[in-house]
Amino acid sequence: MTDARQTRRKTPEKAQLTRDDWLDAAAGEVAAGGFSQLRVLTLSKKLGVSRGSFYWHFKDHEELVVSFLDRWRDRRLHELQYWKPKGGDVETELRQILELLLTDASRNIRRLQVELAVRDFARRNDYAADLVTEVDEARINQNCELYERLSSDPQRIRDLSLLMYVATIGSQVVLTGKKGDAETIRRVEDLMARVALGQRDED
Amino acid sequence: MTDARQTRRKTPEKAQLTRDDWLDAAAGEVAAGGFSQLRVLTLSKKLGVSRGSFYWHFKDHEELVVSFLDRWRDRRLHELQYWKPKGGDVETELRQILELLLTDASRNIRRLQVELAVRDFARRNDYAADLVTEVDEARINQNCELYERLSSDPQRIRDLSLLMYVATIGSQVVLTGKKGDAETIRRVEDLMARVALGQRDED
DNA sequence: GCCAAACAATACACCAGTGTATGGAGATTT
DNA sequence: AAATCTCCATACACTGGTGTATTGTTTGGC
Repeated sequence: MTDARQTRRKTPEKAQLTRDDWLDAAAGEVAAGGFSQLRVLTLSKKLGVSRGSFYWHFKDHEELVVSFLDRWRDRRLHELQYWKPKGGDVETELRQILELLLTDASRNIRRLQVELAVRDFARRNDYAADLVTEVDEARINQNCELYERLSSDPQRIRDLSLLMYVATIGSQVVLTGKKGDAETIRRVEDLMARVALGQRDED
Repeated sequence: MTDARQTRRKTPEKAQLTRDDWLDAAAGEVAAGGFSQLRVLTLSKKLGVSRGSFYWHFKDHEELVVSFLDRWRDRRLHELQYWKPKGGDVETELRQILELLLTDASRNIRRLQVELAVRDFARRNDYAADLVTEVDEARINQNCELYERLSSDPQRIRDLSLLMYVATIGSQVVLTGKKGDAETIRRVEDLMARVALGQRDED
C-alpha cells in the first residue's frame, strides 16, 4: 500500500512519475540554464511525457519553482549536520572542512551550478532571497563553532567565519568550471587555512 | 555633419536614439532581471519607441547581447587604469584599493548587479565566459603589482592576489543588497587588509 | 471482475516575444 | 525643391510557452 507507488515506479516497462521525479529533472534544467530556463514544456519532453502529467502533480509553474526552492533549502540545512565539528585537532578539522567546501565541492559541478542559479534567482525573487539568507546564516553560524577555538573575541570569530565563507563562495563563482581550477583551488584552500590559523607566511 | 546626430539628439522635442542609448537601457534590464529578461519588446516600451527602431540599430537580439558584453568588457578593462598603484605607502594603498573594491562598489548597486548577471550568463554562454575570464585575469594580474611589495615569492603573490579577488567577488555575491551590509562589508574589508599585510590578530 | 482514484494524452485558447517587409516623416544633400 | 538618407511606425507571420478542459488508461481495493 505504502510502497505500491514504489512498486509501480520500479516496473521497467512504464514508470509512473512522482513529484520528486519532476523536481529532480528540474534540477538538471536549473543547473544548466538557471531558473529562466525552467520550462514545463521542455521538462515534459525530457521525461518523455506530456504536460498533462505535470499539471496533475503541480498546480502551475510557480508551484514547481517554490517546491524546488523549499527542497533546496531543506537539504542545505539538513546536510549541515554532517559537517559538524567533531572536536578533534583544530587544524585538522579546519583543513577537512575547507577541503569539503572547496576541493570536494568543485567536483560536484551540478550541485554548485544549482546553488549559483538559486543565488542568482534570489536577486529578483524575494522568496528565494529569504531562503538563501537563511542558508547563508546557518552555514556561517555553524562555522563559528569551529573558529571559536581559534579566537576568544566574539567579533573576530564572526568576522573570520564571514570572511572564510565569502571566500568559498567567491571561489566557486570565479573558479567553477574553469580550466585547470583543481590545483588553483587547492592552493586557495591551503592559503585560507593558514589565514584562519593565523600562521605568518614564511618568505 | 559629424555632430548633426548630436544636435538632433539634444533637441528636447524628439530625441533620436543611438546604439548606446539602447545599450544603456539594456543595462537596466540586465541589472534588474539578468540576461534572460533582456527583451527587445520591453526595451522598446521603456524607451517609448517601437521595435522598428531597434531593428534599425541592431541586426537582431543576439547582436544586442554581444554588443552589450563587448562594451562591458571594454569598460572593465579600461577602468583598471584608474586603479593603478601609485607607488605610495603599501598599507595605505592596499586599504584604498580594498575600499574601492568593497565599500565603494557596494554603493554602485546597479554596476554590481550587471557584473553578477554577466557572470551568471557566462555559465551558459561561451562568449560571455571568455570575456569574464579575460576581465578576471586582468584584475588579478593588476593586483599582483601591489602584492609584489608584500612578498617576494611569485607563487605566494599570485595566490594572495587570487584569494583577495575571490573574497571580493564572494562578498559582492553574498552581501549585495542585504540589510545592514554596510558595516559588515567594512569589517570584512579591514580583515582582508590585515590578512594581506600578514598582521597577526591581537587577541 | 468492477469501481474509483491516480496518472497521463490530446486538443484548445491564449499570450509574449522575435523577426521581416513595407511604408512614412524629417532632416541633409545637391 | 527634389532626391536621398536616417530613423521610426505599423502590420504581419511565426514560434514557443502557459494553463485548462476533456478524455483515455492503468492500478489497487473491494
